Amino acid sequence: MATGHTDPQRRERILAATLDLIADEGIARVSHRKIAARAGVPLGSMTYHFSGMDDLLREAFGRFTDHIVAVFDAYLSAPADPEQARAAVADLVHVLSEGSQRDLVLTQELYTLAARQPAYRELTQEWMRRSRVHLEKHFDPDTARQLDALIEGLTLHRALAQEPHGRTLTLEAIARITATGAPAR
Amino acid sequence: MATGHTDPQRRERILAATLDLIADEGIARVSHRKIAARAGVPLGSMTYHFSGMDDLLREAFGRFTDHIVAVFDAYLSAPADPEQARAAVADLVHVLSEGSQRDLVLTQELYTLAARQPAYRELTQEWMRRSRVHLEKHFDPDTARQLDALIEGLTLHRALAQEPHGRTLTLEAIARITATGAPAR
DNA sequence: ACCGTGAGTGTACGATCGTACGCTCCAAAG
DNA sequence: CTTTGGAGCGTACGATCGTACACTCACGGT
Repeated sequence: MATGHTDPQRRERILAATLDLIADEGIARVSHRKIAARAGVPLGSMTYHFSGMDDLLREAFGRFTDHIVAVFDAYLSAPADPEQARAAVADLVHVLSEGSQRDLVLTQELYTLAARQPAYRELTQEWMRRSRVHLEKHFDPDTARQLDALIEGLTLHRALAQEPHGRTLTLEAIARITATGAPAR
Repeated sequence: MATGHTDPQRRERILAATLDLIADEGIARVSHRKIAARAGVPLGSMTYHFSGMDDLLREAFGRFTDHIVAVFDAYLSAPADPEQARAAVADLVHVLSEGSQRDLVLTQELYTLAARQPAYRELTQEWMRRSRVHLEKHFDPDTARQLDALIEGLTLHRALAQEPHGRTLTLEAIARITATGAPAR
């Protein structure tokens, strides 16, 4: 018994392939077979490692939020004062809205799931909570909340707009929202 | 020939059933058969009225944007001055984020499609354009753009948040974004 | 050297899907 | 009344799907 025979990389490869496939084709077109082909694993591995499609999707989006939260952390933990924080937020908005189509698409797929199923809503709530913690290092809680929503809206509108707005407008919006919100320092 | 035999209500019922089904189960689970059952039409009507699934979805979301743009119009065309406009925007955010789950879910499904396919992006762009036209009646173009993004973010975060923020915070955010943007009056 | 065990796989089954297409049948033309 | 064309429908086909499950086989214990 206990043959050290297992391969933990299999699981990870399957999860990565799942996210890649969703980014390329959308949740509507995912299937165990396509994921297996992409990950280079036999079909039987799907039901062996995951109890079903729902289980697989939940875990895959868990990995995705880990990744996207890490991006937020990377941008929002560095700044040392409110002014640097504003610049970092602007960077974040522009990276998210014009960087890889992958993250943008996956974010929308996640929001769509979250709008309907509480299990996924918890993932987005954790994400929102984490980003607000960072923002509250430089702004009061109410301002942080408003700024968090603004980031969301600016990112989405920039990503979908025919002529995306420039960095100047992003910075102006951030400055306005945070104008009266960082008095204590 | 030219038997006035056609029934235009069939098409509409199919489109309405399509949106209902998407709101209930998500695009991933729609099928011609389920839509037909919901609309009370035979399966054959699906391929008769629409050239395929893609065609059907595109037209259905066209109807949806017509509806949601009408909601925007209803709220944003009434106000007579910037102060009333701010209140109307706050109303809009709260109606969209706590009203029918249906509109929220369909909006997210549409954004997900728009993030990947240009055909759907045109729908969201038209919607964004229309709402900005209304906002520009009371605020300068840059402010209108920022406010439009803020509406998006506030609505989504309020809809997904564990403890949605109150109207006071909504109004404060709107006031901040529009504070310096409505000088001409 | 032999077995037991459990990780990992190949395959097959029943369900469901999108779509094509031949058919019905009503209304207008003659 | 007979003809006829097109609107609309029922059905069947091939593809694809999720999942269950019997199986293989390398390894650790004896």
